[in-house]
Amino acid sequence: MGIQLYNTLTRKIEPFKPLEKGKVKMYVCGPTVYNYIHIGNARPVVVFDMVRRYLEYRGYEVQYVSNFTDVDDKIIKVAEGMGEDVKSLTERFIKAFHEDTGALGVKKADIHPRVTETIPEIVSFIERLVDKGYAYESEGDVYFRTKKFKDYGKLSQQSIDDLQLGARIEVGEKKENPLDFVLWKKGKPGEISWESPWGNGRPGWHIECSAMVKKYLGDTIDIHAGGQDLVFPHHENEIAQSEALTEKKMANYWLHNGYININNEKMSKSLGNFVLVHDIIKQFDPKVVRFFIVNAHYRSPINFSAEQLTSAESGLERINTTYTNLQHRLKTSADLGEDSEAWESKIEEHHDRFIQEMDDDFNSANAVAAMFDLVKLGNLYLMEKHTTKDVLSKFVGRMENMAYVLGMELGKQEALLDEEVEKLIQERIDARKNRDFARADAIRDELKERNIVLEDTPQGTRWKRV
RNA sequence: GGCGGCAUAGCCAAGUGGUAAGGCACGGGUCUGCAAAACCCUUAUCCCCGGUUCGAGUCCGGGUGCCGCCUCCA
Repeated sequence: MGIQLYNTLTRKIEPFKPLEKGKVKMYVCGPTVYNYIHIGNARPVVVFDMVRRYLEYRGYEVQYVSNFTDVDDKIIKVAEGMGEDVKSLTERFIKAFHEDTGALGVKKADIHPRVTETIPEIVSFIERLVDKGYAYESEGDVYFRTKKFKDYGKLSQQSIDDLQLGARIEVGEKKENPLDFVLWKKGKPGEISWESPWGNGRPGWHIECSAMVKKYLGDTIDIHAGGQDLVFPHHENEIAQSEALTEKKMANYWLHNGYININNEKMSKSLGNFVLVHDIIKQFDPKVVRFFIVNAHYRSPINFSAEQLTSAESGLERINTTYTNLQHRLKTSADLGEDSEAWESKIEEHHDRFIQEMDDDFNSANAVAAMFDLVKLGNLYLMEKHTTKDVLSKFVGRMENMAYVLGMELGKQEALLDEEVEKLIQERIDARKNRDFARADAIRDELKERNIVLEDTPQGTRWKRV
């Protein structure tokens, strides 16, 4: 049936049809870099990384662009407070972003454009909007004339009149209309700024994405994604700017992920109830955090708590245990099983279901369920007296496929043990042969203290780190 | 005030109108020298009230509760 996805623009599930066969142009709004990212910021990064991986797994060539906002009010303020210049602050947190998201198994985008490296395109974008009458200069600022853009509100499904009622009017308003938003902001003395036809200043927030999308991906792209809180005003404004200029549809599909909540409230920088990825991965394996995120449907809100992560940790361990057991069996046992075809076709059924679930608006919650079903099947197979290399490899391969799409590496534990530990394990094997269980148990306890857990299987003793 | 979302077992979480996936936790059992892991069994009148239908968690109407956007926010 192919991939179906929920499009915020139409509020419907639609079949995915790329602009160009076999290719996908995708843009994800990235962070403003003045702090470490919190787990709520991490969600879209993880979730759309998964979307990208899945599209690639399904054979699409994906061009994936995600920006860094590396100049804005908050950055300037924070930099000032720290006595650091803007450039060095943003460099620091861009590096931290890559470290944190890398730990979460996120692949880098093909291009990570920055505002400060896109100024000429932004200025010319604004100039052309002014030329077309969609923007006006006012005391050194430039604003977008929302009233002139007839589709304003189409993404957030709001009428321009209702929006106006809700809009707050600031004192000393330089705008023609409260809904107008700033494209270019007049610089204050001493602040970072660039020259422009309207004097020194810097870009407003929304214009950067419009300019970057156009620069790197073109007038119309396939997928534009971000957090739900960006629907209005950010994405609405992007559409206004871009479509006013190009008179073409900016993106065919708009995808928005749900929030991560704490105590049922949105996690956000302004509420101050956030947990930094930087900190949480000191307590939990980053793969656990990834699994936790991927375990829910991307549009559902998820509540964050240590209990939930602990639960995810146990679930992931179940998957890993089966995976390592299958590999252990593959290495240590003979190639003697029967009914290979029957097992292999069952494995394929689970893989098919995985694909079907991911096709259905990236329903990773159900895809994970399919993976757990495969795990169960694997455990049943491991109970067979005789197994074949073919079936075992098939299990391992399919588990790896699924894990790749979800962005989790399986069973990646250091293969090496130091000599002393190796010796102890061997000594215990001998002790058990001699039925010296007291000694065997003592060794097992000792290794446990060193976080190495032993499991005796019919194919021999297996160890793992915990 | 406008727009939108959600309410499913102890916890988390899926669910195309046909009598409720999956995970975690709990209890019982099997296997094991003992464990661990695994396997088997047990655990839900799907917020309330109406309606449509042969049949509704799933559609419609009305409640109740919670949340989000409308201001920087993923």
